[in-house]
Amino acid sequence: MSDAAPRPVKVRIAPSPTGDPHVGTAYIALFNFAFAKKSGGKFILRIEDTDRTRSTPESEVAILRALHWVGLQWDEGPDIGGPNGPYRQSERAAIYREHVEKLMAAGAAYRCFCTAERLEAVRHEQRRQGLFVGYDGLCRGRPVAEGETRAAAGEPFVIRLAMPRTGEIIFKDRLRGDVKFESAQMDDQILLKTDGFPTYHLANVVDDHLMGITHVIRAEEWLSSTPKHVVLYQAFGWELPEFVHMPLLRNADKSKISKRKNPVSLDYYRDAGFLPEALLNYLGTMGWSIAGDREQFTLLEMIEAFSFDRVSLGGPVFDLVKLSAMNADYLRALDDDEVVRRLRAWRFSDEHLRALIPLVRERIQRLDEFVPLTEFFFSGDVDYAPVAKDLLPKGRVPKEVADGLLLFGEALDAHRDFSAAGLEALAREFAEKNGWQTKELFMLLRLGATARKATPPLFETLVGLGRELTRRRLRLAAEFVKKLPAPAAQPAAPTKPAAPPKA
RNA sequence: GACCCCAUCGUCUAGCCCGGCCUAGGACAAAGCCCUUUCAAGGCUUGAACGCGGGUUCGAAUCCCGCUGGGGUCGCCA
Repeated sequence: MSDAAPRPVKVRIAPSPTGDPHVGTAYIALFNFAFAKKSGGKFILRIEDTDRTRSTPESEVAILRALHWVGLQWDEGPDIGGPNGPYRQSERAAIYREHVEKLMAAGAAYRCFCTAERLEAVRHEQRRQGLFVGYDGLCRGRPVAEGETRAAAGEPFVIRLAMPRTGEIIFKDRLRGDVKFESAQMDDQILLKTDGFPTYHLANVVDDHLMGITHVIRAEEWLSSTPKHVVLYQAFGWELPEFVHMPLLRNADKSKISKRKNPVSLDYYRDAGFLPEALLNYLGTMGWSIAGDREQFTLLEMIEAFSFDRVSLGGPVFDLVKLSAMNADYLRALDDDEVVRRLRAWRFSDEHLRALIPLVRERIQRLDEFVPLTEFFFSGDVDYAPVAKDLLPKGRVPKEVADGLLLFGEALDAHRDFSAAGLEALAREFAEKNGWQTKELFMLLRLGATARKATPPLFETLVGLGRELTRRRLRLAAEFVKKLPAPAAQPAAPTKPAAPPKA
């Protein structure tokens, strides 16, 4: 690697279209982008949709839209093409199969016929004994011919990577130096699934090589599977890229950022009125600094100053409060006309207003009633204090209401059909399953989502709010309810002086 | 549990690589004061950190080791 002419820098962001566009994706994209631009290289977008059961075209669209919104434009990608396409892994199946053939021919991979049940049992036993947990290698010893016969007979199988059984695998991480793993501690990773699609490990390595990726800049959660990737590169005889594992964004409790504890969808940030340049700046301060006493900088400034030497490895806690403060600074710096433009783009577009009209047209007598009737469509978080009493239906204690709100939020998240009819069906089913009167639950949802007792029809309202805002508000409402005093079980004893619970 | 990574104010971080300039700097948050018809904004002030123990050294936040703590991974998900 010392004398070869350095390859032109090329990096990628490789999201999986299995859900909402994630802040973590924007975070990693930002560092890839900054590094690429700083180095005069290319930044590409590749869609990793090899999970056929969870990938959706809608999610892919949402990810592209969100990445456009934050303003990180890629040089090659599924929508704009490029010299190394296709940029969607589902369209590259033949490439992966061909590469797996090579590995098999070289004895670097083998067929495995083990059932999910057996694997489960093996893992269970290994865990019980406190051993290293991974494939026990049963099929690795089978003669190749046997595998061929069984495969030909139609028996389902996967293909696994034959990891070296002794020695250690050492690779260099740009931020950590040498990282060392015992080969014996590494699993024989599945490369090709029963359905013929590759797993991340195979597809990712093959594509990174074929697409000329020079630096793999990704989240730290990948660090422990990197040795498998290294073995793959070596098995193919390919030059290793440089690995850069960025620290993980964290919840307040330091765990990996998650949607149960934080708004995690980029759509939330857009809908809640964050400016993309502020978000980017904030993400740029997560594990990176431009200088000792400076934290406000534009994308261009970040690119100019960019270096991995300025990355700090402690996992940064993602703090909405600080993001908001930074957003405020950006907002104040805009001139009036620009603020108007931002507002238009945000919620005051014809399109958005138009969507609200059917909800209010029968309910307003004069134009001036539009704003009071729809105000909660134009705010991010809402204040529950005025409806505190109503949030605790008769006979309910704070905990069950909070849990109900939270649980419904999760059900909402798992629910694909975000239409009024779909949501109503979901809510009715939820009420039945969880011991709520529909009437009672519907009011709770209304209050949680809007902090109002009277609104346009509930489910149309939720649709208008969108999944992210709805979820966020239900969670906020749950937190609010949790802090409410429990109602006295019995009518208060007459001796008890009236305690004024002033907040 | 096994393996890997990490460790400066509550939070984001500067300083650490190349030990002395650090009685550890900035920002968010908090508290107080000022300004002010209100609310913001703004100004000023305060409290707040080198996890612990051993080394190395004249000298350690900075280098080394151990401990502790936190995190990640251990899926036919990525």
